[in-house]
Amino acid sequence: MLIQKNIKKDSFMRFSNSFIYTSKEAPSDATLPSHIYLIRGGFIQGIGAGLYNFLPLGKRVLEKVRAIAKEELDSAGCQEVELSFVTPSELWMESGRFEKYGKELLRFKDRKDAEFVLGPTHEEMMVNLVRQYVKSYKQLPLNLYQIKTKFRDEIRPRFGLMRGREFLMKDGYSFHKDEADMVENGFNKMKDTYSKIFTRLGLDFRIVDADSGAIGGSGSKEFMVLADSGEDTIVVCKSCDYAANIEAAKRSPTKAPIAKEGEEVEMTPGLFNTPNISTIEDLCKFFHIDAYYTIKAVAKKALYDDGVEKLVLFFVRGDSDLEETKACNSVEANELIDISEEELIEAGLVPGFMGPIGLQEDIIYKIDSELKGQKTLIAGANKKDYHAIDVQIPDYGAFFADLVAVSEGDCCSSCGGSLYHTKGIEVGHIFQLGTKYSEPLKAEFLDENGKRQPFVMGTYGIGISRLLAAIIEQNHDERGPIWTKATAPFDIEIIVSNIKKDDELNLGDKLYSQLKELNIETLIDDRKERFGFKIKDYELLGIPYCIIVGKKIADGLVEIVDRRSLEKEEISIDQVVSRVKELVG
RNA sequence: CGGAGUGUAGCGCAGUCUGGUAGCGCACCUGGUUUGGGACCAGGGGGUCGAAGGUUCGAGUCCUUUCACUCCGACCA
Repeated sequence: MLIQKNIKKDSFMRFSNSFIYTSKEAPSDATLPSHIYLIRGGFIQGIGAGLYNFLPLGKRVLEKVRAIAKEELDSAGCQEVELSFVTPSELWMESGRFEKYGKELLRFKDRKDAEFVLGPTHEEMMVNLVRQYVKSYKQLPLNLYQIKTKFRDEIRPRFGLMRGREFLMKDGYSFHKDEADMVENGFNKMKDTYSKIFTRLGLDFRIVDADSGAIGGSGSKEFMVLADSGEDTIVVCKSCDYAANIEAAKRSPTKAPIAKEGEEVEMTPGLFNTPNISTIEDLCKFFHIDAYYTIKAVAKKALYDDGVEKLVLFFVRGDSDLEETKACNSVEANELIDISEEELIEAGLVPGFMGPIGLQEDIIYKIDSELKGQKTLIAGANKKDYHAIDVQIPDYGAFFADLVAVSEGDCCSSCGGSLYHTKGIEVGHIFQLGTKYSEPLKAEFLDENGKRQPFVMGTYGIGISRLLAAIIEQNHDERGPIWTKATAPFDIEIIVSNIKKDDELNLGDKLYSQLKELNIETLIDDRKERFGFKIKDYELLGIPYCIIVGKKIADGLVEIVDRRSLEKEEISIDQVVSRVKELVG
């Protein structure tokens, strides 16, 4: 009762007694505009590595994003649930991810010594929930989601809300009787729904082919907000609509450099003495040959469950780069790490002179698919100071895999057009999961023939809190963020230039009440500050529009500022409200 | 995980080398002036100097240990 008494109905929207604190100075570690402005504008407060408090302004934006996601998901037939954040580790052991997920999974014990994890994603919990209630194909399809805090103990949290350890994520899971239904009523439906969500949020985004990562599964697409500061590299085709995360990008194989007339590359098979020639660059100079005709060796240590480590070798064409995620997937490792020269020597390998031919039998290796059946290549001879000439790669065998990183200027595998790189922020990811979790967790139903079948699943995520950062990365200027209409903490702000002038304060208050009547979310800056101070703050809050009630009142005018263009429009007092209605829409 | 660095008032920092009563700017409080692009004057409050131990008459400063945080990298032999 006491608390209620103290809260005026409209108190929150009055700057003078709101919990909004802006700052002229940014935290010294912040480099990204989104990080700087979120802190300076008083949207969030950093509280530890990758941990943030959401203050009233930030919370309002977060709720807007959440509400839009919820509306679209609900209208697509999804149902919201909320699963326990602390999850018993048994479920994670059942799915096999207790080990696989690695150190990002925060584990701890309760007073009875029972082991738990903080949910980094909730496939296990959701499958567990559904398998207890859904027993028949008649109950399918089903699409459940939640919007809930997640915790991932990231190696290196950074960039504010972009890569936090604790963050708000929408995670959804769909259950189907078969693959076709999953693709149509799960995956594709979510693809459309996500597009609607990001469009409503006012974002410029691309849907790209993606790697499936630790979640596992087959087909997957990422929703990328295009921004220079994005952590992901996206490969985009200039000529067609092909777009992919570099971790999954494809290209058509590189072509041999055009030989000069009358010249053809010929090689005499055999070993060639190449003292101290251990890099591709040196090799090309030595033989006067293009890197296209060489094979590059990359050694890594692959980490598997239960601490198993294996040395692995990857071979790609000398003019190409290894894509680590692809390489990791090709050997089904949890992670690849660097390996020292000493370790290579210990394993009987010759750093600088490693090649695919004549390796010891116990070495695990993969060769890039583009090299399949290729001839006239130079590769390390697995012997110090020797290279093998005219190496021929067979066109059969299980040791081929797509390993190369697509570079700018490579050719599109769909249309042959030129590919280029751009940066993106991953804000959504949809997967065709199949039975990856339903099988180990024995989540089954009875089909039309009374036969037990595992659910065919899809899983879908949106980084809700990351979206705040993504919106700003795409929408800001040197003065602060520029929220999109759908995400701004308020529709409009009213600045009363000088509250000591009764006519200004009264008009501000009057407009404020009128806008409230119209359900337009309004913040009135009625603080005892000077005009310059308030307009700077307005720009730092990034609210789409601002009404300045100030000295033009004498001419019967106020001004409306457009945050994006920073243009001021003078308008007579009796027309303001209808004009605002138009603008805010 | 490897490398580098930083912990001093709510925030941003100086002081540490060369030990001797803890400082500056912003923010905050009081009073006054000012009021259309982050005002000014005067006065004021606020710190176990990340933690623990050691050296010393005396430690923010030197030594040891530890914790936390940040940045860069994790790429081809």
